[in-house]
Amino acid sequence: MTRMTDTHTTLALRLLQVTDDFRAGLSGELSAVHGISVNEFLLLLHLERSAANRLSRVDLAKRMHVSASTITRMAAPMEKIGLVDRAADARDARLVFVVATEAGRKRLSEALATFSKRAGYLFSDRWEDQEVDRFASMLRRLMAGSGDTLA
Amino acid sequence: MTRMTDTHTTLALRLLQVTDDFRAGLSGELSAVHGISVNEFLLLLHLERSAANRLSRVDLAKRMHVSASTITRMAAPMEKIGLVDRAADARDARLVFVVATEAGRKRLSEALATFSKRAGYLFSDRWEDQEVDRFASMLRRLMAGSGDTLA
DNA sequence: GCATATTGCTTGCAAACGCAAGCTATTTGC
DNA sequence: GCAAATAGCTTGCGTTTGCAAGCAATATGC
Repeated sequence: MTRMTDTHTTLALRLLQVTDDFRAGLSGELSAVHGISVNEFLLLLHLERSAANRLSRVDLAKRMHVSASTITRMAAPMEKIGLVDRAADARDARLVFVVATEAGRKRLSEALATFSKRAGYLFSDRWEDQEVDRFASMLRRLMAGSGDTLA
Repeated sequence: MTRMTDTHTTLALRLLQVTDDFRAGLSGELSAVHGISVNEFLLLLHLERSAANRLSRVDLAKRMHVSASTITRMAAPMEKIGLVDRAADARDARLVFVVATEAGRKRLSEALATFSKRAGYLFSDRWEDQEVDRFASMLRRLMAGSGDTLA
């Protein structure tokens, strides 16, 4: 019992550490090469992978673990530089959808290439393909109750 | 090639998602129950697991992936409430070490129990012990070049 | 040894974020 | 149908953070 508790604790700490490392490196390259932050990248990715290629602000907020006001304030500059647009709902006048523009989808695609490159650096040198597959399915189990996810 | 690239990308996205979920939940309980943030918790943990139970500010900054100014500004309120103290180096007058007080170590120990509990929630219901062990060793490989780590 | 470079730390400023309050639009209870 | 509750969004305010500049102490080059 104590042993597994410690193992779980170690595992969670390593998870935080590895993810923070990856995120820090990604952040630098995304902003330097593509001019967007990690959160802006993830926002575009959420849009791309949503059912109708558009999401309301509260929906985005829940998926991204940020407050609704953060989405409002993230979307504003992204609208200004033409990465996203806003759209109203025909039935519910409260909803304000965030929609990716053509430029936004292009930017996402470029940024995704950077993301994939870094993911490759992280895993391909150190894990066998078989391990990667196994790990991916294990992680999917962890996300079981997580609602709408990116992957 | 393309297949594994996609797999790596998916894996990295899941890693971000799972870790963000965990961190969000942890953040709420740490601040509500123990009155500290995740970063304050990690700062105390870094101190506890360092060689001499003390670390300079730039050293802490590197380990925590934050700027040096953030450490300065995190340490100030923690000193005020008596969780950490500052100590000078005998040989190098530039160094200002951060040291955990007795109260700081106690607080860490309590917060670590919360952390472990949540780590248990995350893993124990969904993974076999054998999988947990295997995953831990895989993650350790990912941290190979990461310098000083927590686990 | 002395000028120069580097290192550790702090501070001013601006960007990003959460919370609470407020506004409008929709839903619910009766 | 109508009052009350709820949901979606935005804005004000305080907190946290990074970057760049600045200051003091140490290391380096000659």
